[in-house]
Amino acid sequence: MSEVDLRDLTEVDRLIHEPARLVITTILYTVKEADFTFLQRESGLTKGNLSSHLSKLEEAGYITIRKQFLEKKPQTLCAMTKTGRKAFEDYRDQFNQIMKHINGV
Amino acid sequence: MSEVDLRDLTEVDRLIHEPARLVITTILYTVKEADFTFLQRESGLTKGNLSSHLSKLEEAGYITIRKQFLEKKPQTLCAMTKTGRKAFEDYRDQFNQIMKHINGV
DNA sequence: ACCTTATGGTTTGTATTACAAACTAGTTTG
DNA sequence: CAAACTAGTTTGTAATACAAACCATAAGGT
Repeated sequence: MSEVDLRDLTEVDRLIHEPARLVITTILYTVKEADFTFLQRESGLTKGNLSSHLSKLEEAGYITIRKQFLEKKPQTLCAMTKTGRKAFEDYRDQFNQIMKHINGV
Repeated sequence: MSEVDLRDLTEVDRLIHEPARLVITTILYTVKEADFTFLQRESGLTKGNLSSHLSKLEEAGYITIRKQFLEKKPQTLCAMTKTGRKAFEDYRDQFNQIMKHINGV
């Protein structure tokens, strides 16, 4: 078993595969909730890119975005959904197989 | 050492990161030379996509494309260059680190 | 009071892309 | 000689990833 079919790679979840979002989802997978500025510091992305990547993850149902004011300043809080965690785990598992294949060359 | 900075992920070589090309380069890394139809069978890509991905890899200097006639039929032979092998190895090494990070969550 | 700067973002513009579908060129088969 | 097969390339298009411009509010400086 575990016959890794390289062709499966072309069906990898591109929403997570995209490097910027892989950074974001990896961070969000490990913390219950993270705010925009924290994510920006950790990811190194510009505000604009971070904003649009977060929107895409939200549209896909992978994260939830909650907005509030903290000490008179706007705050955007992001958290992974169950769907998002599952997608991340699937991607991780699939890519582990791929890397096993690649390393086993 | 080996402090994996997740942010480095955003600088990953997208020419190889793209799933279709990761399939192609993984195949080409293991064989000295492969023809178009073999690559198509192995990758599961359509001719059109395979053709354009190969062109991109060639433009990047990652592979060489050689054309000849075999039994009156055109044959396109692809082989990885030294540059391509290096790029593939760099990608592999970098992504192994990333996956270690992701798995170590 | 009013500029300037800082904070925390979103929207817009653009060049690149990845894919499918259409096309090309030559060959074999009926 | 027409239809179908082989081996690809080119074209059209919708989606993308990024940067740059923009917006709103708050806080300081003078």
